[in-house]
Amino acid sequence: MTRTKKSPSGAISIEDVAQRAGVSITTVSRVINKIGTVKEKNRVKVLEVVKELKFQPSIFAQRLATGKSNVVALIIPRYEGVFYSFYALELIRATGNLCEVFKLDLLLHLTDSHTRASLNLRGMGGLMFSDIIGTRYQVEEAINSGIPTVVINNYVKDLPVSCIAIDNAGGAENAVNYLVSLGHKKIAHISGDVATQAAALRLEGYIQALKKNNIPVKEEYILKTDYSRGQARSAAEALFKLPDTPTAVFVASDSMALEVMTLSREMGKNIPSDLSIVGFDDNPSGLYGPVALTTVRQPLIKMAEEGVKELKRLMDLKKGAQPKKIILATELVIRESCRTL
Amino acid sequence: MTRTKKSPSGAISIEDVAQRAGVSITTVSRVINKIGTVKEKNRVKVLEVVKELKFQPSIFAQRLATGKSNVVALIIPRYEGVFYSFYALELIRATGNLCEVFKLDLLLHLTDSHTRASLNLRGMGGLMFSDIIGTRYQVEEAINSGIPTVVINNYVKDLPVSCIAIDNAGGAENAVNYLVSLGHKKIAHISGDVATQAAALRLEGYIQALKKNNIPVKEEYILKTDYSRGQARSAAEALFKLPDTPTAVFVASDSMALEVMTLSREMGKNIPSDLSIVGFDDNPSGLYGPVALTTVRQPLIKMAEEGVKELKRLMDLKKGAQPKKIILATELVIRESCRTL
DNA sequence: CTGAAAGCGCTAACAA
DNA sequence: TTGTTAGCGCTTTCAG
Repeated sequence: MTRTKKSPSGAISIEDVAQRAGVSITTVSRVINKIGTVKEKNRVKVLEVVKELKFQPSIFAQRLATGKSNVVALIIPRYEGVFYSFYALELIRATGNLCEVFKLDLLLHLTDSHTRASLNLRGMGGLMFSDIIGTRYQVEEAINSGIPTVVINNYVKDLPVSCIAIDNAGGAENAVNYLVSLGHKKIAHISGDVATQAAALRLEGYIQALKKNNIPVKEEYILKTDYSRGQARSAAEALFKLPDTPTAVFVASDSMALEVMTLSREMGKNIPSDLSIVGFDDNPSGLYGPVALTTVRQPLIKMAEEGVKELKRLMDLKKGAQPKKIILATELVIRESCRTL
Repeated sequence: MTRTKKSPSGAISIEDVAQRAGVSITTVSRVINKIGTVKEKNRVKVLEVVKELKFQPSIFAQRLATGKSNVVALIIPRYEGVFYSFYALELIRATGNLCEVFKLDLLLHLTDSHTRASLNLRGMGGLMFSDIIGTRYQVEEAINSGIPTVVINNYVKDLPVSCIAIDNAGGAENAVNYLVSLGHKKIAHISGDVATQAAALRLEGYIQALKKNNIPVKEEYILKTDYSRGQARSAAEALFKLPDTPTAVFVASDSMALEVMTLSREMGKNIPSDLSIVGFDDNPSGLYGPVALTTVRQPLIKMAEEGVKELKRLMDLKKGAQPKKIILATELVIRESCRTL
């Protein structure tokens, strides 16, 4: 038990293993990196010692030596509305799970999207931006740095970067079409923060669907919010005050839709007989409550997972590959909050 | 522009800076580490070059050299109930924010609390366990490894580790006392997953308060759940079926309390005239809805922040310090969901 | 199939 | 105040 060397980390090193196994550190390195050119007997011996000593190679030394890192940074803009709930947690959880599977280290980076600050990219093996509200500059920097980068929840047309987005416009269209198919013509829309691509596209989808169905688009039926429940409530109040009250409303998020339901109930209105509601998200909260919410399911988990997979692909590649641009389909989940007119 | 060396990382190194600034790498190192013993003129020059070359020191090399790491792992058990919502996100956000301030890298580790697997601690500068349901073994390992460790949301009496918890029992007592002060005697409790310390202590606090107020504790008034809305609903249904229906209920989480309110409403009962409800969390969702929820505010953000601060303290210390054990007070937030009997 | 040795980029004595 | 130099623990040629 004579540990002569006083390493700063104090931990077991590859040298300890080599010594104990009676081989060179090179051989140990080969074994832990699964390089086949090691005699079976040695391999077994090394593995034994590794287990015995509970040796875990220093990731820092590995990365210094290889110049590669398997740290994946998930960059989430610290915005009030969108990233304040179901969405963010779902994303983080899914990303975390898959990173675990791929043996990637997940670094969480909450960024103030207002400042045009540079990210410290050094040491990152891959970057995943969850949306790029106000972080476009950082995405550009990332691309230039050559670090594998993926953007999720935003379809980035004009930048050579992989992105995984959701068919927000399509989902919105489906929602509105469904309402139309039920006989509704007076359909309002409570939109999210149109600074986000998702909200903007949902609004666009709503308008498209109306047009395709030859229903005039009325300005007063479109209420813009910041995705918060508070503003959803105000929007719904405004809707109810309209001379020509809508019979249905498509709301850009479930949590806002829930708020609209609550307000309606407070005002003595019945859902769905007095007002049909479709949300967006498929937030489980929509399942509870007196009336289960009809909604557009967006594959958040799938999106995050595809993002990690694409990042992994990029990271494993030698040279930069063609970026992939993926749009994930949504699915209308019909429950109880809409009625046939 | 002759970059002879082909470094694996390809990035600007301290040597490039040194060369360009006409000083040794040591001097550059001193400058970036803010060691005062550098002539002002050189300091300025180096800083200039650093900016010009956009030099960012390799964290891996730094860590290899110093043996120190400023990576903080936040370990969250992947349990169904508790960590599926407001709580987890609030925690992650608060931790993320403070880590950003302290220049710590936040590594997110979702752990399957069922497996008794060892964490890969190598390379971690500090560990923060959010609760230790099923991860006790890993906490012990962490302590033995000598890596600064903090546990939050669990008061760990029997382990030499710093912990920041919340006064769950006290908060519960306050809630029940408040109900008693309003004249209630038939007070039920819908508890969370008593495998978690928080839920167990809230239940304990409930019982204590009853006893202190000379109110008999009735088994049928205590319903245990897994924190899910589904089970909250079942529990409330069971409560309503009781021959001697309670006039008030203290619910272990706001989201469950909200579900109880919803169910009550569905059954045509009015809150608070037919049933008084107190929740626990101060989840903003409780503010919306027809009746604002009276609740016990627990300082989640503060808890996370104190955790990071304590971790930082531990990490900055040379030798292991006395662990700190902190319990944070709760606060009863009286809103509209309780009535005087 | 194996090992010696040269780095990877940085920090920290130790000298100057 | 500065620079020289010896590592930190690992990977990776390049010879054996």
